[in-house]
Amino acid sequence: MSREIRRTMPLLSMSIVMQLTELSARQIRYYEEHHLIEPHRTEGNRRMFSLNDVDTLLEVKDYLEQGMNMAKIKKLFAKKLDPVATEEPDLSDTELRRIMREEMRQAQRMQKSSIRRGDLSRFY
Amino acid sequence: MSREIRRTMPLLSMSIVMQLTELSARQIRYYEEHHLIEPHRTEGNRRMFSLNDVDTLLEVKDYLEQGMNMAKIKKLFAKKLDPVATEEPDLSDTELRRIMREEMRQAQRMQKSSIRRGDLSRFY
DNA sequence: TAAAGATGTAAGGTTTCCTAACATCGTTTT
DNA sequence: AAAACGATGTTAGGAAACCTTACATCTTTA
Repeated sequence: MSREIRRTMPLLSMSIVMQLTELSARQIRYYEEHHLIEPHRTEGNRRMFSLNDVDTLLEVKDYLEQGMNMAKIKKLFAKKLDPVATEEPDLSDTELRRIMREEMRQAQRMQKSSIRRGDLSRFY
Repeated sequence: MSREIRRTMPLLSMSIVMQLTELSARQIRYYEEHHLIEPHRTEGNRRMFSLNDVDTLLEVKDYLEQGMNMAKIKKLFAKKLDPVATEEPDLSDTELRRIMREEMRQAQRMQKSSIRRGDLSRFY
């Protein structure tokens, strides 16, 4: 079983993801609506989340707590997945540098709170 | 978050544990009845399994497929947890050697089938 | 052949999750 | 300032997943 499969395996139900991320069901569904995650569905249409999804949700949460909005977060994520194709002509250089700064600050805060990316990564 | 906590964290619902182990709900509950696992319960009384639990279930499955019965499996597990306190006077030496042999064979088969202890251990 | 062991199945009830809609409340935009 | 927007809360009605209990079945053991 490859690491990739392990990370993307839909193992987790809504309730535990809520606990792990300290997000409400409403929030999680809203982020899905914006395609930040795309959880698997059971035959009965229930969401099943992967460890990757939890990771992403924790990132989204962090960004939102920094005052970033969905639109920017989406762009940030697009950039991650394909940094070339996303040469945003509508993002000024100063804007970009601001985002980078925020990412840095975010990376620092990673040391502190209860459940964080660093910990979860040890699951897979 | 320690490795121990990660392994014992109740993350998994009945349905995924069924998939991961290829056991029926009936079987899983039966093994719990015999105290081979003791899954956590949610407020609403639903079972939540840890990765340790899945590990144990896969072991139980293996032993049963080898023709061992619950009673012997229980003893085997007791021995694991406390090898001293379980000096079984009612287990003959030949019996013991047979069990050991089975454990060895079981350990070999670990290389083969679809989802196995070796793989799962990489989750935590 | 009866008892015991392991599992299947069915019934009835509860919990968890689903979508859809509307409410709220702070922040932009006009 | 009023309207629009963005993010989240809340509620309602319904469906899926899970629970326990009890009985059925089939195999192995006594």
